[in-house]
Amino acid sequence: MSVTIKDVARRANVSVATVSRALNGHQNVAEEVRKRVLSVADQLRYSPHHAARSLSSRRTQTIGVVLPDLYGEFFSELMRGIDHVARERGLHLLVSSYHGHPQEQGAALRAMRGRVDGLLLMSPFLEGQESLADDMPASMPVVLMGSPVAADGPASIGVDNHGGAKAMMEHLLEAGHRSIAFLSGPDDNFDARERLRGYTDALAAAGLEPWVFPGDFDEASGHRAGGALIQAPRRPDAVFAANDMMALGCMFALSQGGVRVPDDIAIAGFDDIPLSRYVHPALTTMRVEIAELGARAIRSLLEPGQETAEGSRLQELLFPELVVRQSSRPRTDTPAAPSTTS
Amino acid sequence: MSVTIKDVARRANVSVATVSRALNGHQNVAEEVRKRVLSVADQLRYSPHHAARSLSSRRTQTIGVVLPDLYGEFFSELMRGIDHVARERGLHLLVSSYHGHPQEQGAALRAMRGRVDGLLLMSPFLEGQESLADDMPASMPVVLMGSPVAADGPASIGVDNHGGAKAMMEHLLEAGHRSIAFLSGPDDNFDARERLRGYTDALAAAGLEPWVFPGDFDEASGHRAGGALIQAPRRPDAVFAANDMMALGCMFALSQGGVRVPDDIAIAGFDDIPLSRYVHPALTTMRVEIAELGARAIRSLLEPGQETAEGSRLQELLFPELVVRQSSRPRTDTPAAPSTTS
DNA sequence: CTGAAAGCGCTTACAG
DNA sequence: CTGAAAGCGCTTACAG
Repeated sequence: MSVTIKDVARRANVSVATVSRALNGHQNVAEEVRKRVLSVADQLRYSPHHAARSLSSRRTQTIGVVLPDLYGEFFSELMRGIDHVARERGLHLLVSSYHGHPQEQGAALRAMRGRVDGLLLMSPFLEGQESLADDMPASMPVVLMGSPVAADGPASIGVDNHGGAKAMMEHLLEAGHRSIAFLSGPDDNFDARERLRGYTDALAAAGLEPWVFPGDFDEASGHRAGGALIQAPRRPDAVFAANDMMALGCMFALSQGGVRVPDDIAIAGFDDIPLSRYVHPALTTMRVEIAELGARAIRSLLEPGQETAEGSRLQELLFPELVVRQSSRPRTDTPAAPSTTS
Repeated sequence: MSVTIKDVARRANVSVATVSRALNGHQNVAEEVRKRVLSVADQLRYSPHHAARSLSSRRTQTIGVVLPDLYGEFFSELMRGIDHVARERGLHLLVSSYHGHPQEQGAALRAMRGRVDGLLLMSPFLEGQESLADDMPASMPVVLMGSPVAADGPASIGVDNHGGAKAMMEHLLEAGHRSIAFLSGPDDNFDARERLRGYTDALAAAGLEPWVFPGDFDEASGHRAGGALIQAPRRPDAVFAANDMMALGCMFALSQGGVRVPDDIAIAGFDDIPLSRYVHPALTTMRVEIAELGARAIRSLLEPGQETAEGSRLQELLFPELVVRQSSRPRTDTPAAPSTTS
């Protein structure tokens, strides 16, 4: 079998307690003994057994990350931010996705008991948030990311989706657009609802009528909405999609249908995923620092005093930034001649 | 504190052994007792302590995934494939990236001891593969992904990069291109070397001269190469980049410099990341089923008999598929009139 | 500074 | 079918 602390102790002629202390950098070990233990451990290629260590020390050196999904640019960016900080602190990451099924979230959370020291959870569903507390391992520090929060709930860090959507609407209105359609996200999704609210609030302030197409955040639904727009008897001046993926899908459908962006219809998204910079025309969007969201979440989880105890329920908010690209050039542009490129 | 197996035992009026058996679905528990235990466990919201369970059972229900990085479309896709299978089997994923630093790979591997039942490792470096065995936790099943393999090394699953690059070259040659430049990947990277080898082999077979630009797989290096091409006294007919990100960067630089793709220069990449379908013009590439690579790797790790023992060292190979898009339209196309779209 | 021993929360032969 | 007990590999008061 594998080499254990006993093997090291025997070989170094000390007790396992001393080996443990030496390896963990405790001060009360004679310098000479420490060196001997370390060298023996090295020779034997000893590596402490994690489960044993965490069972007795009650610490796992691991942070659990529970997400709706692992797939796509958004989660990839989020993980990058979390991973960066985890690595700095020498922590491991146990990731678990519940694949968009809110029902499986509880199981994922419960499975974290005894595996992690703290939990990062993204739970963007509007329904079923009450039961969340029940599934949370007892007395486990937790920070919510981009999730609806109760006043007495856990610490939380999110994006100002409402303010961001309003800022985008102001940009579109300033560019002279009056008829602005919105591609909404999933009904049950918190971010989606907040963005929709920003849209309707801005329109109401301008005395204009909302015009909403249903969507579910993925490219295909944006593509469908684009197809519907092409068929529609009248067309909007601009389309604001609740996220970039839908904006891209919509833009794709429009260009396939011979509708020019931004000359015929301006398009804007939300998130600023890497793709948005590359498409043609480049997409105007609200930049969300997704990696930063993850980094801030894990840092605040690790902060001292950040226990599940009541009291200092901090709720941070990240403010997205307007990024104007070609897809929303003002209408006053010289109309383009028919393009000869495909 | 948290509720333990003892609490359940006491409340259900049985021994902890019986609770353990009931919870683990062993057959030798009276039906009535089983029901009682399960119901008590449920009432108490009991969830087994993972470290304790794995210390005594010697199983962790967790697979370790050690990657060069967590960031970007490639790893996101890979994780998706792995996660899908893991979830099917009720396994957790402990992910660890060594951030492109081969030196840190050893530490990442050693830290897996006692945390995982098996290991998925991507180690695309040509140097330092010998020491890999030393860092591997003793008698731990492991499957290598996209890594150079020794004949007596662990099981491995990879992509036929050499064959894929040759296939792409044949496509470009058939399209009538004679002067074909190559944007290479990092010198120390196994995939990059294999693709380069496919390029040079195909050229040699056609009696043509190689023309290689250095790169490191990221978009910026492709952009630099594109800039160099624009300045060059003569230009190639086509550019074959060792991966899509570089191809995209190159294409971007060319279009900024007024060089038309594919009319002036054809471009091709490798990987078929999602972005490649969206850019303008869409990128010709070799499709690698990245998620499938991950899925196959974890499945083969989980296969019975897949121990570290010698013998059945299976080495699977995935064959990439040629995807021809606009960026490599044959030269015989009607030359496009100057475009009026930006 | 060091060691013997208890204990972390489970699982699993071993008896019955 | 069930229980008492050993044991998994560590850490950490408690003595000395």
